[in-house]
Amino acid sequence: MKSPQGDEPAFLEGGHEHQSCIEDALARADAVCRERGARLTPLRRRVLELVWGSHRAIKAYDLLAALSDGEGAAKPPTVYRTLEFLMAQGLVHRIDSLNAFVGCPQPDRRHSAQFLICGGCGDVSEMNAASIDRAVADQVAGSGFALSRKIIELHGKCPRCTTLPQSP
Amino acid sequence: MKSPQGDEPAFLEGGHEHQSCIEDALARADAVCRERGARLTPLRRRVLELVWGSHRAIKAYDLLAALSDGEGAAKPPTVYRTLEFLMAQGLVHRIDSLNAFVGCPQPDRRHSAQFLICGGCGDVSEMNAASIDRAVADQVAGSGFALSRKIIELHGKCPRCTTLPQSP
DNA sequence: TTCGGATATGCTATAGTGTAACCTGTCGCG
DNA sequence: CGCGACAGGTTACACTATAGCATATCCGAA
Repeated sequence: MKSPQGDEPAFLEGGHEHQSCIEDALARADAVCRERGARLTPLRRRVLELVWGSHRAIKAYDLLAALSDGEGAAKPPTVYRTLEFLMAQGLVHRIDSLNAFVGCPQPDRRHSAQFLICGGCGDVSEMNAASIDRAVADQVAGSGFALSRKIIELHGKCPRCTTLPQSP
Repeated sequence: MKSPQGDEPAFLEGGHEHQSCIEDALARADAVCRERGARLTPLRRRVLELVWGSHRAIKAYDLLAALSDGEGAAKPPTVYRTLEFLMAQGLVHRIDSLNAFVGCPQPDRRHSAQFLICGGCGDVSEMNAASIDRAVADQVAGSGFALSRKIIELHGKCPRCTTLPQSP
């Protein structure tokens, strides 16, 4: 199991064969969309592929630039609309604290995720920790607040970047 | 105790005397800055007052507009620099999912907050739930990730807005 | 098969958010 | 008084996002 699937943070080995992450993600996306009758068009598939180009969160305008290679320049609404679709299908998540987007490793499963964001390498790792969900739900329950969306973004250094410190 | 001080969500009564929230916040800011040798200049004090104008998060450009009443128009860097200072002193927090800023009710105390953001009235309430902190720390600890900043923003409806539903 | 609606993409223009770089003024201290 | 540090002003620009309308494509129903 190479791609992050479990409830654990799932950090990646340094030299993992990333091509298979991309392929797996696209295969899951195909399956999910087929099942739901959603149309994973070539553009949407291409954008998803670009998002999965790394485990870092990618910015909308970087996607825009990547789509505009060669001649025809893509325009912002194209990218934002495509991302909107991908988010609606749970194929990508938005990282609000970065204004950027990251692929979801388990689009088939309902979940509210927590993100570990490394300030060193930029990698974003998705957790689905029931214990955190529970703590939040318990805490909020008493106040009568009706929760609809949980944003949990945890910044720090991943194990690899902690071991290899960069600049003093 | 009118202003939210405890670890509980601390929702506000409908008709609370908000002027005292503002005055209390400014008094706390004075005290905190005096103690630290930080300079709470008239501009900074004014911006903090505007942030505390409501319990909603306020946008940088709304502050800008509020500062520019009359004639002399303030410029973006003025506002952003001032907010930077206020955040460094823990007097305001940034709500990343809103690109907006909210006053901190307890700037004197080290804490990592969780925010309850009501989609109805827009009010933002700060919690400091040790149980959530603990759940996050426990979950992250096992992975070797070194945490530096926790962003927890919980969207939903506050009790008042749940009781009085708006548009169907 | 053809029509018609829904969906997807393209385009222009503009709104909204944030920062770099440089300059001036002010405060407090030696 | 003069210096250094800090606060605030100004211009210009970079980055992020959406409104609103036009065109194209898909797909099911008549």
